[in-house]
Amino acid sequence: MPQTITAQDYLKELFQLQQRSEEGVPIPMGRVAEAVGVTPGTATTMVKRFAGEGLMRYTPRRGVRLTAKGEKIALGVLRRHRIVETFLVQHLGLDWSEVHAEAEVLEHAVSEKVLDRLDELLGHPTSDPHGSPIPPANGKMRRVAMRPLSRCKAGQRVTIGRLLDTAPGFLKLAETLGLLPDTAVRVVDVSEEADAVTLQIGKRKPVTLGLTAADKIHVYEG
Amino acid sequence: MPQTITAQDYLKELFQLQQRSEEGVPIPMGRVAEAVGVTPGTATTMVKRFAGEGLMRYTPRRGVRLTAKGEKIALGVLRRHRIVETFLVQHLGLDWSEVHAEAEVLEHAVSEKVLDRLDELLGHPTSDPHGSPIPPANGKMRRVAMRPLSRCKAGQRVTIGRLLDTAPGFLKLAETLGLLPDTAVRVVDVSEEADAVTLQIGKRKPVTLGLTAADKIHVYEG
DNA sequence: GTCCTTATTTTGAATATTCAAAGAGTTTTG
DNA sequence: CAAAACTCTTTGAATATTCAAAATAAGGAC
Repeated sequence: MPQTITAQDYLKELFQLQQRSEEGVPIPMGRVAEAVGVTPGTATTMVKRFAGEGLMRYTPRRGVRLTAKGEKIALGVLRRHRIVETFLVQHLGLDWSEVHAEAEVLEHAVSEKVLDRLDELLGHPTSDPHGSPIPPANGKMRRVAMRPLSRCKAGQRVTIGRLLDTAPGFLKLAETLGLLPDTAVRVVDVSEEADAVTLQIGKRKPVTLGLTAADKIHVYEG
Repeated sequence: MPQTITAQDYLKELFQLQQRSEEGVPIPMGRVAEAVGVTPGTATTMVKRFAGEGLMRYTPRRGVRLTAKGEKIALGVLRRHRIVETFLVQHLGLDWSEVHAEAEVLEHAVSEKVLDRLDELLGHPTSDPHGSPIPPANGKMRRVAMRPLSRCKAGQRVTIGRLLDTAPGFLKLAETLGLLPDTAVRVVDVSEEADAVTLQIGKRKPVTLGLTAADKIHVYEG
C-alpha cells in the first residue's frame, strides 16, 4: 500500500464528488479529472491503477466509486486537511479564504502524531473554518444530507452541491449568478407566498430566485 | 529554477557538511550520498545537474561546494526546518529528540506566509531545540565559533552549544546524561588513548563518552 | 613501478506521474 | 437514423528521481 500523495488526492476529491451525487452512482472520469486537476487521460490511467489496488471500483465509460477501503483513507485525508485549516485560522491567524491552498500541501506532510497534537490543541473541533465537518479519528463521517434551497430557512449558511437541471439556459443563469457547486451561500429569505428565495454569496449583492429554480439547486450544511 | 524538494535536501545537507569541514575544501560525493541517503551514483548524477543550474560547483573526483546562490537557498531551507522543529517542541509538546524527522517533511510543505506566522508566534527564536542557530529571514547566518568536545582540554569549563546528530537514539542518550544545549559542563579528562572524554555537570557524578560521540557535541567557551 | 583497495563515475533500467493527440464510444439533434 | 458534439480511452513520450552493476581513476603497499 504505497500511500502516495497523488493517491490521497484522488481519493479525497472522489470522496467529495460522491458526497454530492446520488448514492451509488459512479462519478464520470471527466469530473474526476477536473477535480484533481489533470487531463482526462491521466485520470483514466490513475483510476485504473487505484482500482487494481482495491481503492476504487471502476466501470469503463461509466465512472468510478470508492470502495470501503478507499473511503476510509479518504476520510483520513479530509480529516488532516480540515484540522490543518482550522489550526491555520485559529492559531496562526491566516484568512479563512486562503487556508485551503496551504492545507492542500500540509495535509500530506503532517504525521499522525502531529495531527493528534493539533487536534488536541484545537479542542477536538468538529468542523473547519468553512463549516465542513471534520471526520473523527477513526470511523465514518456523517453523511451530509442535501436538500433543495427551497427547503432552507432564512439565515442558514449552506454550500451548493448540485444543480438538478441540465438545460443550458438554467446552467448559464446559475453560472452568471455564481451559484456553482462548492459555493457557500447564505439564505437571506425564503417565502412561500412570494414564491422566492433570496441568497447572498460572500459580500455580493443578494440574488433572488423563484422556488421552482431553487428546487433544482441542492445544498448541504457547511 | 524548479525548486524541487530533492534539490532542497541536497542543498541543506551539503551546507551542513560544509559547516563542519575546512573552509573551501570540496565535499566528496560519498559524504554527500550518505548525508542525503542515496547511492553514490545517484549523488553524482544529481550534483552534476545542480552544478549545471548554478547551485553548486563540482569538480570530478574531488567533490562539491555550494555557490553563493546555492548557499542562500540552503539557508532558507535550514530556517524552515529549525523554525518548524522549535514550533513542534514548544507549542505541540513533542519530544525534542524526535522532531527532526517530522520537520524533515514539514519543511517542504510550509509556505513563506505560514513560516512567518510561526516565527512570530515563537517570538523570533535564534536557535532551535538542539541548539542550532536559526538563519534570519534574509541574510547570512552568524558563524558561531564552537568546537567538538573531543577537542577540549581537561579542566576547561564550557557550555554545550549544539548536538550534531539527528538520530533519536543519540539525542535520547544526551538527554539522559543531561547534555542539553545551554548546559555548563566541566571537562574532567580527554584521552586519545582511552578514546574517551569525561565530563561533569554541576556536582553530579561524572559521565564518560567515546570520542565519536564527543565529536558530535559542540561547545563554546563560558 | 605493478598490484590492490577504495572511491567515484557511467550506463542501463525502473518508478510514478503527467500530457498531447489520436482513436473509440455515447449522446444529442435535427 | 445519420451527423455532430461530447466524453472517454489509448498510445507514445517526457519529467524527475532512483538503484544496481560495470567501468574507471587514485592512492598506497610492497
